[in-house]
Amino acid sequence: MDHPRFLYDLEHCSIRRALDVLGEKWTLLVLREAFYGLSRFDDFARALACGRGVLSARLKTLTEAGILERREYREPDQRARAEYRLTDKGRDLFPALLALSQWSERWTPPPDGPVARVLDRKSRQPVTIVMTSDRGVERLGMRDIEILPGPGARRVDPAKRRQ
Amino acid sequence: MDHPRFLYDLEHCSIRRALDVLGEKWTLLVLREAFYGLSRFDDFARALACGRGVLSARLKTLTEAGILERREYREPDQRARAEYRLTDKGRDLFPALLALSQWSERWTPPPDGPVARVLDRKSRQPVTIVMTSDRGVERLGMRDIEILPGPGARRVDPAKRRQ
DNA sequence: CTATCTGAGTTTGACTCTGATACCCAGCAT
DNA sequence: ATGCTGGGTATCAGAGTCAAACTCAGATAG
Repeated sequence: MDHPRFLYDLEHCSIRRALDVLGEKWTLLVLREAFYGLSRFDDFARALACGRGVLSARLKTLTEAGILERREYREPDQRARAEYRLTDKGRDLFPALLALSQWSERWTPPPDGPVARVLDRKSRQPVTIVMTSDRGVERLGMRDIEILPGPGARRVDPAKRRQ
Repeated sequence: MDHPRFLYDLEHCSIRRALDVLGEKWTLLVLREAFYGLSRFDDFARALACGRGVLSARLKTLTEAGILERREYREPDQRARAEYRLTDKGRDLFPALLALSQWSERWTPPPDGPVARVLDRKSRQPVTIVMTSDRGVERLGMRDIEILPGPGARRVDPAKRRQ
């Protein structure tokens, strides 16, 4: 670790390329909401309070990057509307978000406990992110887990607040 | 996953709190360089080409957040200078960065292969990030691994380019 | 003794991005 | 016909970013 005498080429760095898409303000928070189950413009806008212009731009970037997919849906007796769903590429980002979240909770624990819990659907055990070289370990995907409100979760006033 | 009828309180969300510190442009790239072994202001400035003002601000934020630690060092016949070293809290961020990096490489593989490889020091096997509920799996820390240049790494011209 | 170099920043001014407000449009419901 | 709702754009002040210039202290050269 001491005094490396070579540098890596940052143009080809995978972290830099990931941040081209994910590095803007609000982007990861939009994804967090998507993982919590939101898909509609107004739901995102209410949950994030981030300005509809920014939200619109972020949804566009994420859609163009293939992380979200724009789809039409139609509720009974309603016209068609748009929703944004995670693609496989988007769902595959969950471990990165969970790693960030668990780091945050390890070092600055929220006073009322975690806002969300992540459980293995089968074993009902909590899910964690680990760094390992063991090729035999069970690897869970989004479909194997369940996200539930934790002790620190609070119902948010669902009253409309359009900006 | 469909149509959740409650929202979580975003003020207490651990991801939002993590992004307060890590969400600014260049911050995660500064950390990437720190994990590659850099510690000095000018080395960061050369590696990142991000403007010395921004670098200065980011190092300050990361230091205040307890992710980097500012220390004096002195080379023979030189005056004391400053360096920035990862703390335990900073080193513990590595899995999150690796998760992001591996996601990026899975979905947009760099043409020449990965820029860096991460190996288990003992087993010499590649290290990956997994999501699991298995409590018995071996968990590696920063001290158990080694970061090496991968096939896509390129030596960067170490010529001075101060902005 | 003066000049120059280097690491580690700070200051400055142009440019870009963000956030809040306002506005638009289509289709129900009244 | 009026308003409400979902899904957006347009606009503009202020905050953040970028590049270049400037500072400062200690070492070194002439």
